Amino acid sequence: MADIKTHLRELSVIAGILYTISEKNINELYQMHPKDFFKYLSSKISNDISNASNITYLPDFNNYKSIMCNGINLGKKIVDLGIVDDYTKIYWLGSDSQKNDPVDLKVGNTGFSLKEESYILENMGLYKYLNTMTNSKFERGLHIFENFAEAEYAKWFEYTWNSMLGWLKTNNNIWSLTKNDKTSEIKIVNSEVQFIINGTVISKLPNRNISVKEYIEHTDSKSREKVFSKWINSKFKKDKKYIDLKNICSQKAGSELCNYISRNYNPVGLARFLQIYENGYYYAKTTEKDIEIYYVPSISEFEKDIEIDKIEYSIPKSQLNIITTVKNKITGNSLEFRNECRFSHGQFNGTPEAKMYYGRNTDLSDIYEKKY
DNA sequence: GTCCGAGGGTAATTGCAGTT
DNA sequence: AACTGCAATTACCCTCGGAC
Repeated sequence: MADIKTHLRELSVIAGILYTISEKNINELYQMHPKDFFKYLSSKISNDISNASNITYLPDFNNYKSIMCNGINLGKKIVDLGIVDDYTKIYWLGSDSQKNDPVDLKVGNTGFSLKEESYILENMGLYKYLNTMTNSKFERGLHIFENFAEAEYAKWFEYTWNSMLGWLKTNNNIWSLTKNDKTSEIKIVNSEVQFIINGTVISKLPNRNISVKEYIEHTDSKSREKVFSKWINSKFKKDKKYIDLKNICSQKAGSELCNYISRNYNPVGLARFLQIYENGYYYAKTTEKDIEIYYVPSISEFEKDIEIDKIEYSIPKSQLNIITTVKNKITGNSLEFRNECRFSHGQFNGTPEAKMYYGRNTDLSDIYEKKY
């Protein structure tokens, strides 16, 4: 992610490695001007890191010391564990978000996937999850609600749309929200609903009950994300019936999805699902509390004593989660993974994703080799 | 604990105008 | 009607953390 904090943490890992192997005083790093820190790392890293240059806009590192500290400590730990055999080439790959593996950092031939507080393992599309578990050939764009709960999705949308029209009628036919100097507005002008960004009408819709299909036709991803979704977020997301209809939609989609999986079950992609790729790499997590480092085996090293126990769906409140339980046949331990089927850029905007997380009680040492 | 939005990068697809 | 080259838009992916 192109967030300053993530950049700083990932670069700090590299700085921690470099300072540890050259036995320099790590405290110097915190005192450096961000521009000098960036310049130093640019000279030591073998590929272009200009995507991380936003850290140079910081006046100093005073408010970011704990982030740097987490990264530096991880770098030091990586050196201390002696898992790297060649420090001459270092690559930062954190900005390359669509490559085929999760490696953010490569030191010599050793890859690292770096994490912070997040429990996310992969941000996958639903098509990828289904192909993994059923050997189907779904393609990008598979929409959990449109494909598995069409009628319920339509009702959820129509209630939301009509509620927005009702809300506007009792609020002088206008809604407006300004954040970071950007203004989103909705106006009703006679028979027209206008979606407006910074004073420009970017979508015009009919002032009547419309289907989700008509809604998509009359809008684009920007007006959906910045206008309608923002209205929902600011005015409507706690509406009980809205949540109920979403829950019903999730129930239907979850049940249909699990039916499909059980009819076509063939978990050809289990290793891939567990983030096991052609080459082994290290999964390294650094937080305020501790450091965790696991070796994730390559596909050829991967032991076949891992099996899928069950696939279920779960809807704690209204969001559909697919729960994949995996069992280690040797230890008898179960691991739980959850794919959150949800919109990522605003409600009713784009294709929902199937973001994959591991459970807080899931011990990764049942699938990976714990190094620290 | 759950929901889900913040933000931003790249790949893939679609749209379109002007040819063949 | 099929093609082509480019522009525009969407889809996907990466990740973290705030609100409740």
